[in-house]
Amino acid sequence: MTIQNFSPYLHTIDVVVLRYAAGTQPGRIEVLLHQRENEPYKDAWALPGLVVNGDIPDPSIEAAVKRLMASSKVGMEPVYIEQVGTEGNATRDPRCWSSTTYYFAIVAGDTPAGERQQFVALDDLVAQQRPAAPGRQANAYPLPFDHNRLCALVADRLVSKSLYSSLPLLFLGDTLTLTESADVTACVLGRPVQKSSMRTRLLAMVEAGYLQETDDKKQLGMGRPQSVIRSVKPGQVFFFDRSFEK
Amino acid sequence: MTIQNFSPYLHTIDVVVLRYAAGTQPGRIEVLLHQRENEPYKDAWALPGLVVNGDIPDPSIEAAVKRLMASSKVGMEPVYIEQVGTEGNATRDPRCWSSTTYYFAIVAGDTPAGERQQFVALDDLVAQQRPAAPGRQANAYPLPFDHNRLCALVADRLVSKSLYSSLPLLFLGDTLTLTESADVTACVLGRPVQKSSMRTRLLAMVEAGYLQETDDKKQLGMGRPQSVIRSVKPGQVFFFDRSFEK
DNA sequence: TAAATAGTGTCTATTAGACAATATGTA
DNA sequence: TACATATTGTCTAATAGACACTATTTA
Repeated sequence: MTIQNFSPYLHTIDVVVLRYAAGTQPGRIEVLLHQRENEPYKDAWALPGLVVNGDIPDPSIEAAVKRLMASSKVGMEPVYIEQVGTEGNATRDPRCWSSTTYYFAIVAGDTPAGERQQFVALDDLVAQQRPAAPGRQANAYPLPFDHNRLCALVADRLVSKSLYSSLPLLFLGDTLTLTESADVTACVLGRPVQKSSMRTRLLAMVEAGYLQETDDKKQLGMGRPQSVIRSVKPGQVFFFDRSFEK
Repeated sequence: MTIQNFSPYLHTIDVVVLRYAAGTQPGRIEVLLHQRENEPYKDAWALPGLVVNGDIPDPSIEAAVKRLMASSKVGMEPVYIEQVGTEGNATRDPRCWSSTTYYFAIVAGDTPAGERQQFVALDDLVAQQRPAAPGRQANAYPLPFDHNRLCALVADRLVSKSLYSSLPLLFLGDTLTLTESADVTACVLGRPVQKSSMRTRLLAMVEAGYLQETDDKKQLGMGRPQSVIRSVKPGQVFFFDRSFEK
């Protein structure tokens, strides 16, 4: 193969930044959208993304991801980030043949949205592609490019990995309680989770040195206060031998 | 964003085609290598790959993958194929900044190698990066680009997915036996697998309509013949609730 | 019949789910 | 004290691992 005839080709990265909104009833998973500043689709709400090694050089894709996370498009420190896949074809970008390598990221707690940013329910973004969580009415929210599809693929990965790992707990940050753990896991999986099942899992994580019980309590309104558990390895995912059932 | 200054950029795909060599003692997983016909690294043994939408136009990445599998570089019909990830940086290809989206594929039975092709033990290709399976002496086999690393990443995916799915059975093709199933799974996982555990899993797959028991027997030398089980959904992967232990 | 290999049955350990029972707060 | 919520305990079901036992073939 001789040196190529380099035809127009864009390689971009896009990131699906997820947070857990505990305040809504019931809680829900939300996605960070950014209002585009340039063409195409200027001023439309879309996933934050950028061109890899385009106008701005990047030593690697991972470096480009860090650049994106540090930019004003995101500007948040994720506790977790993972590459999900790459989609590429001639039609997804009106400019030219393009590929996107897309990631999902988790930010802890009630990280607020900034300038030209908003959080939207994940269920709404995948409404065309997937059924909503039980008890929720999903309102389709169309995005440019194939960004709805990317959200759906990320949602699939999030659910399947949450069946047999501690991934949902990352939404809670450095401290968590049994009730919060069961709630966020149920929210991610879209089905009830027994607190006794959750407790067994948390105990396994304490045993393995991922979590540590504390004497702190968290009191919300009436009732017995929740015992606070501290994460010893923030951002690290623990894998269980067994799945929650489907 | 205005129309880009398109700098030299290659997007390639590479595929790690795996087969199970039952004949060796013990059995082993092997990777298809192709002797390169063009620069860079002309005549070196490497993973089969091609440039996406380069000299030859491709409607999509998936179409490029089909083109690669149909080309003389591979020329085999896989029973399974899955995208694993994308690696990209300025240094992995001597020509220019490049990214590769890499796949793993499974071919059933003793598919033979063709012109400028050979199969090499997966353990040897990941020897630098990962320990060999127990009972095997791995001999490092260096490949150009970052192809050894890609093999290691595929090996990780293969093992982790094989813990809780029927993936290893795909190496066996349309028909299989309990003994073969336990053997190939043990080979993939690099640890013994009880036939009673395997039987429970095969029964679950019969129950779910993935497998069907037959009256055929398979006799090899001495001893009781093996009962032949037929795959009703070839290429489809069944997921179990529990993992094999590590 | 002896040897070799395949397949089955039994016991233990782990863990998810359901749900009852107990503990600890507030009003 | 009444109530709300959190936490713990008990029982069942499913399934992996270990390994003994039975079945079916060849020589």
